[in-house]
Amino acid sequence: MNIGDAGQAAGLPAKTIRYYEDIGLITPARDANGYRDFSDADVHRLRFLARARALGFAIEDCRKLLALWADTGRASADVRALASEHLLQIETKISDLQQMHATLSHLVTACAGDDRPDCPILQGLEKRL
Amino acid sequence: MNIGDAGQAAGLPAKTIRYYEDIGLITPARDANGYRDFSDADVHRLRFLARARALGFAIEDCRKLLALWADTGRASADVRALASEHLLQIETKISDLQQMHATLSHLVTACAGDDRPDCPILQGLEKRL
DNA sequence: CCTTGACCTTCCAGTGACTGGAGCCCCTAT
DNA sequence: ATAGGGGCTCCAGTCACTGGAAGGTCAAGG
Repeated sequence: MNIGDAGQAAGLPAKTIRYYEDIGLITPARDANGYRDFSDADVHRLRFLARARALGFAIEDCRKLLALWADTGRASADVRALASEHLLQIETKISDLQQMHATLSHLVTACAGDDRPDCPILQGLEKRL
Repeated sequence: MNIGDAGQAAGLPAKTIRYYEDIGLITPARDANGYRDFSDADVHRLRFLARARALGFAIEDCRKLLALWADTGRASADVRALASEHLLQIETKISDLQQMHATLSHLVTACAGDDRPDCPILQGLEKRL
């Protein structure tokens, strides 16, 4: 299977797959003409990667998840630890964004948004928040 | 005022301020010895930048906000448009993260997290979400 | 006067995870 | 024979810093 089809099947652009090969996340076989040849297992691995990335796992975490996935003797605690840590980071990000949102939406609401120059948003940035 | 003190006053590392000068967000005077010399207005500007960045505005948006701030003839509608657009992006990010969080916390809850290899998290990544 | 240490300067390289593009090769269909 | 739609590699750029090297400057203490 060529890279285009593999990408189609996994939901990843070809460029991204080449990048994943570059950094050693996947090592597809090569045809005589130099084209990458993806097996079903390769595509399965790519789909795993696509899903892990979609859940926001960093590439290095994906590498660890792949290793755990391949290790049939793993302890599920190790997987859970990784995922829980990541969950905490997501929570932190969400609450940071919510804080930004609260402050900014407050300012936006206070701003008339007409052709006059008075602007509580600029004032908020100028003074304190 | 030297860069260290200006950074202290604005809540920005010296490295960041040098970077901001590099990209033309600020142009402090120079002492005879080559040291940057920050006026009160410079520090004010840096604080504005620090706050805009803390609200998640991209650097190019900060540049525009600074221009609007300096333009006493601005229309507050222009500021509000920028901020509203940014608010929408924040909302998108929050909801993406919440989606990730929902999926992942579901998987984490389902995972025993012991020394056995069965792991709903890996299964979730392997199959569909 | 000399040294020490904390500052300041510039410039270069690296981060994360791709993405775009140039320049080239290959395969299939007409 | 040619046109198109793949594929290949390699290089550069993104964003907003951040770290580090190599060196200049300044105030205080001995």
